[in-house]
Amino acid sequence: MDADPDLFKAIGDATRRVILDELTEKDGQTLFEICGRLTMKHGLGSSRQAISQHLAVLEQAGLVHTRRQGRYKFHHIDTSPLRSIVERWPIHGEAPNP
Amino acid sequence: MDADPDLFKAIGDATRRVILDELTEKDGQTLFEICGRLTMKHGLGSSRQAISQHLAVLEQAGLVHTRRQGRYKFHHIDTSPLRSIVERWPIHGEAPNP
DNA sequence: TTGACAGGCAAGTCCCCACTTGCCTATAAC
DNA sequence: GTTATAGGCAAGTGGGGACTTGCCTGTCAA
Repeated sequence: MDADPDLFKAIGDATRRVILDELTEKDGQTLFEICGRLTMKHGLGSSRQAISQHLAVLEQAGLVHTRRQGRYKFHHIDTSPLRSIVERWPIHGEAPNP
Repeated sequence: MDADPDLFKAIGDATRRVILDELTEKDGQTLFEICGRLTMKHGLGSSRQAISQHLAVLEQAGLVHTRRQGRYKFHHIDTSPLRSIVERWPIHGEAPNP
């Protein structure tokens, strides 16, 4: 029906959006690091497995890329898939040039 | 938790995205007009009530504005709420200037 | 005024998805 | 080797949302 449903599904969840906020503020965090931050700063008592599943959805949507290193797995944000949204439905009066 | 969950909920559904596509192609359609187009061009056999509920969600998200005229109700798309998405998670290397 | 047309409202059903629970694998420190 | 740490896998559960069904309101033409 349409191009990438995974993208919209990914940003459709509030917890995943907060995860993207976290990775925007500090890129390349591990799973436990993200868990800790969500609990501390945002007060959401999500379990580790919940966050792990969220990250899997974000990765499938191409919004997060992972990099393994030893027993750590670092998560990097990639916002480029979001471009397809504003390309699909052009925003009237876009991009105030700097 | 975050600003406007209604926006993400609105674009989270595939049928609603097709409705936005329809209104992008031809703005100011009525409910029955949209129903007909979705059935013809996209082959989705959604009922009138279903589309009506979808339009309500889109309107609540600010993506669609309505204008009554007699017994008709015209639906107009407004993509400006989408701007908050790319502002929240800036896209690296944005806006290729024309 | 009667009928057709455009749309609204509300209750009910069904299914997807977020989250949990429990256990397992692998890397690193001791 | 043993223990702790970082993460993965799979089945089960519960709630929200998409969709239906049925009926009602308002507008226009005959």
